[in-house]
Amino acid sequence: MQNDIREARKTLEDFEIENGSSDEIDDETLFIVTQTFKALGDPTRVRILHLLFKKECSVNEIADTLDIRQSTVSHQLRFLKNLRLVKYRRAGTTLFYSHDDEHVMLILEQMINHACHS
Amino acid sequence: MQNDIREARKTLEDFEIENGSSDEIDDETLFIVTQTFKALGDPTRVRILHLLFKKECSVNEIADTLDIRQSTVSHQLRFLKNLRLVKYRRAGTTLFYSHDDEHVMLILEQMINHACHS
DNA sequence: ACGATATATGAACACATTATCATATACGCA
DNA sequence: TGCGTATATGATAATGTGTTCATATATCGT
Repeated sequence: MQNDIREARKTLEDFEIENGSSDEIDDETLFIVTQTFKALGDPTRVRILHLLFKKECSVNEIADTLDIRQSTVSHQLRFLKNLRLVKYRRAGTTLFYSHDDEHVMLILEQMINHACHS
Repeated sequence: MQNDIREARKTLEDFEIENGSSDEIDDETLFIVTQTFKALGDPTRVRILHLLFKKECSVNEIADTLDIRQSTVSHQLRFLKNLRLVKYRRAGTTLFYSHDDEHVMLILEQMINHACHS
């Protein structure tokens, strides 16, 4: 436990060194950061991403599994796609979605872990 | 680069193993996760947290440094305090705020790094 | 107790977000 | 070409969010 905290702090300092002690965040970076976190700030999108973390899914599969309307799923997938957090491949009339940003998925799973172990 | 991705995937799999392949996220965890990400999904709050990452600050110091009204800063600090993302110590009439969740700060700095290196 | 300064709070407004319904589009197949 | 299924889109209504102004509270020094 104590070790975890010290480990985290060490990594934070590493970032500072890497960045050359970044002062204020530039506007473009700030925009991307907040947009991405906004994407993760909604239960529906988190559930979809968490599902896609485990396996590629069609739109209807997502809707059925999570008990969300197809239209809602589609809207949220477009949102996630614009941020390049998901991608899809076509198979006939069916679209199979999967995640497209390993780093963000790692962050999501980290947060889920952090939240349920506390 | 390629190595980074493989490293991330490995860590994701580790989470799966740790969790015993968690299927759906339970409601309470989902709530905490989305609330926390929501906190990080606003430019003002991100700027405040990023500042507090570097040093403890009084409310006015934050307001002056980031050019935000005192009232706005105070409101956002309350928001962050409710989520236990920040804490404060009193020194007379001045309140010095600092961050209070190493793990979330790590995630924030990770995302900033990810965003500006892309 | 009073004035000065630091911070917090509440109400109000503008704006963003989300889910839903109805409908459109796209593809495969007979 | 026309039908059935899968997905996308647009408009709308309900709700949530962020900032601001005005004002309240709190602490210190005199």
